[in-house]
Amino acid sequence: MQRGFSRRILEGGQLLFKQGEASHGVYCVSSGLIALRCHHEDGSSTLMRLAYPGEIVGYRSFLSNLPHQTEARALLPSRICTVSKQTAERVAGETPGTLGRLANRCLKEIDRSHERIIAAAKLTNKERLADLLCRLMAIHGGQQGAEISMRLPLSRMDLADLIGVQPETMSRLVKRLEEDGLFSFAGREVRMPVASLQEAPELNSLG
Amino acid sequence: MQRGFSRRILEGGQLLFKQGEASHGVYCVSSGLIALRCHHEDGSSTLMRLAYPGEIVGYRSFLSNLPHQTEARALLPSRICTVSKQTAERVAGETPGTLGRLANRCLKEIDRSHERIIAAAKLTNKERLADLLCRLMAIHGGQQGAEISMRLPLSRMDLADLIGVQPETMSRLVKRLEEDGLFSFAGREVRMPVASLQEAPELNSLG
DNA sequence: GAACCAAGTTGACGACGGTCAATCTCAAGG
DNA sequence: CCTTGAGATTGACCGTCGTCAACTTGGTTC
Repeated sequence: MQRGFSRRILEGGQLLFKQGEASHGVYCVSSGLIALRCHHEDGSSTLMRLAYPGEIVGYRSFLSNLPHQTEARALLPSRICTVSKQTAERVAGETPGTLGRLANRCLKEIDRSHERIIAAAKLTNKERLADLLCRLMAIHGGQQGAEISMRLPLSRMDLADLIGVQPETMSRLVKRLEEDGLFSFAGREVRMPVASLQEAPELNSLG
Repeated sequence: MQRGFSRRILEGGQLLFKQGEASHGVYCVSSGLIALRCHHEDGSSTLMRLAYPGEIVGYRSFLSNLPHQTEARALLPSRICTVSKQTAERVAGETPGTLGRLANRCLKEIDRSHERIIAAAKLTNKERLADLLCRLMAIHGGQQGAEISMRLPLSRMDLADLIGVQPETMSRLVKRLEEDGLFSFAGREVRMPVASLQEAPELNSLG
């Protein structure tokens, strides 16, 4: 916290900050994958965002001076660059454009959220899952011949929390996607024929 | 567009700006009610936001220099203060803090969106409708004895677009709320026993 | 008043999702 | 080897929602 910047290594499953904590600064993801999850009073939770390298987390609490609304946890081994609160405030004051770039992150988050609200209203759960898998495939997947495959960075429960369904329903959605021939699953290993990209018309616009 | 500021009167149903248009500046709602609606390729639409007096609309396109993602339409007779693009840019450049205040609007929008995403994931449609009606009642309603009543500023289709269901389902939700004794409906006139505020436990936290 | 149109409602039907309970899998530990 | 426990799956049941179609309502126009 004394020095302005510091690096931190997180293993998969480790916590970056807790929901309800006050802001200690902003965090930049150097490598890995961070999940921002909102816990509810009833014990359930919703996965609000996946933060990839280059993205910034914790800026909402930094800008608004309110407690974190989500917890941040590494899904994969991750390297995080931490900018302490004082340093961040100093840089934002001294360097023009910094605030504007942060505002741009906010706009991105707004667009992301609006897309998700619309998707929740207009698409079926199966379509939303197929969409999500395509996006994950684009990031985590590797192509082998006519197939793309990846190791899912998310458990079934995380997928369920992201789509907004129960784990049982997630199992059924996975089964239905497999029956449709769009994907095939083996635990966290997922394979997708390249043809599937064309099969799901709405997905392209969302990429 | 020449002068920096101008007032504009909109009747209910009139358009403030169209989806896909380039930004011409920012708009401040002086009185009335503005609906921000996103139209989709399939002809359907989603009501993204209701903007009340004191709120600002069109700032996303202004800040990002991208076309409006929504159309803005008056639901009630409204008075709008328009700040042209050049003026807004000049003010933002000259007056420190303006950008920060705009960023605060963005944070509010993010919080609103996140609440809505969580509500969509965790609440039933009936609960979401009851929640929405309570909020509208708090703004548009007047108390008479043990009841609060209002004239809905929204059609059933608008309500459906806001909750994310079909009009037929909205009819059934309304009927079920009436059977539960939480509300009573006569066209756009809605009445609610004050006791209903306590009846719906989750609603309080969302107010 | 008759004709008309949009908004809203109702019914029937099938598909989907939440819930509860039982089972399965797999990896870690004794 | 057996036990344990968490994650994941499956089946059964029921309530809800989307869809299509028919109908009602209310307001506007001629």
